[in-house]
Amino acid sequence: MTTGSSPSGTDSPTAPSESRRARRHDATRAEILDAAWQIVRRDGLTGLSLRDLAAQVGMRAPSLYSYFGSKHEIYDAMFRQGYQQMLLGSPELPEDTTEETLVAFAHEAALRFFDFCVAEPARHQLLFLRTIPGFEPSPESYRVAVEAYDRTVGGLRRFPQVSDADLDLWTAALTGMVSQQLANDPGGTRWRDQVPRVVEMLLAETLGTSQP
Amino acid sequence: MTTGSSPSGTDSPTAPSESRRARRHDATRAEILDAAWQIVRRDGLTGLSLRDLAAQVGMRAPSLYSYFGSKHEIYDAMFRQGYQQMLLGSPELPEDTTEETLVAFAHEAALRFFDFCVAEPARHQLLFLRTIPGFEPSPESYRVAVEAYDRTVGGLRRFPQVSDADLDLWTAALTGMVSQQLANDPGGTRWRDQVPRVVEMLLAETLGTSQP
DNA sequence: GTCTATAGAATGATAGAC
DNA sequence: GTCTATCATTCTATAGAC
Repeated sequence: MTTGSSPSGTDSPTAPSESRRARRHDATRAEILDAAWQIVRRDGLTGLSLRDLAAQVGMRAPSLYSYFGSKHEIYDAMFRQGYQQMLLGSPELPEDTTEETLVAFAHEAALRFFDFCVAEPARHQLLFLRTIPGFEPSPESYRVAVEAYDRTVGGLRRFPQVSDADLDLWTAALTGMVSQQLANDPGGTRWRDQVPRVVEMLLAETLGTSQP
Repeated sequence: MTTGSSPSGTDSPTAPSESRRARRHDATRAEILDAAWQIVRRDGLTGLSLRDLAAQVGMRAPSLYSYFGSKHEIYDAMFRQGYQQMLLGSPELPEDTTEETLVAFAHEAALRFFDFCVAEPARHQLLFLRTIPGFEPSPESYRVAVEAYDRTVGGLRRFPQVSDADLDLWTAALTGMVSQQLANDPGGTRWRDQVPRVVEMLLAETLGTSQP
């Protein structure tokens, strides 16, 4: 349900990039990942066990190894999926780069990022806090993470005044707001309400307080 | 070594608030906690096991139950110890509340807090991120946490302009800097170098950009 | 207080039949 | 591909001898 891909009704027989078997395999993989998200949503990120996961999709635990080589591979697929969702949720970069449109974009991107993080605490933990003992994302998954980051801060890069150090300030301030919201007022808006203010503050700081 | 209390050479026989047995008991407790810090420093917060911990102090695991009722009680004692260390590390509140001294205090307090967090990632995880599945601090420990927080932001409360919402901004920005430093440049100073800048930015935001 | 022994329950992962 | 059976660990916690 959550991330299930809706397959098109007809498949093109002239372009079978995947065999029926392979397609079925991928579908089951997707189903397993959806079930995994459900479980971490309920039991927390570290509460995921292969037995529970298999039961959720009507399997026994060893059968999962036909689809993933290890538990960490499942986490890795979730990691990649999470950043792909972040990519989908980020707003389009504006064509014109007037200060006005860029400022509006910054507000939009910041609030969307905030909501994206807060919507799924387990995903936030997986993507941004390194909380699973042995886990490190694979190079492919890391590539997606970098792509999502670049896209999210892409609007700010359009400002010629904004340096890399400035971007560090942006990410720190916004992720800090997210963490406080999740830790100290989960489900509320105590920090979310201040996001526009933070964006204004950061714009003033990184663009210079007044344009000449 | 790390947090070991250095007992005074002579004990006062007229004020035996603790019997020798009780003192020895407390000393062993402290020794266990020191060993626990060593282990989480090396293996991460969740890497702490009672077997390892007991071995570190030359015991077997069940013997620990003479000193702590459960593993969570050990975490709780570490939690309390961590916030006590934070209290000790926070600078003294200035007597006079001129703007100048308060600004200096804000800089001092922010940088000390940052260094305190970054110095021990496992401690940071225990105190600020809720990462251990079932753990919640006891009321007594939580009291220490609140006390440390109040003391850390106490200097800012001296400014009459600073509201509770402003304090939320301060904590979010500073903890965000810490998290980014730990996650993306551990051992470095990429975010630390910008702490003074963040303090200035927050002062300008929460005090008003210019005083009349 | 400390030990041995062990309960009791999880876990991730593998072997091999079907 | 899926299953049963099981390995091999790890863990917290308890019982009871000394």
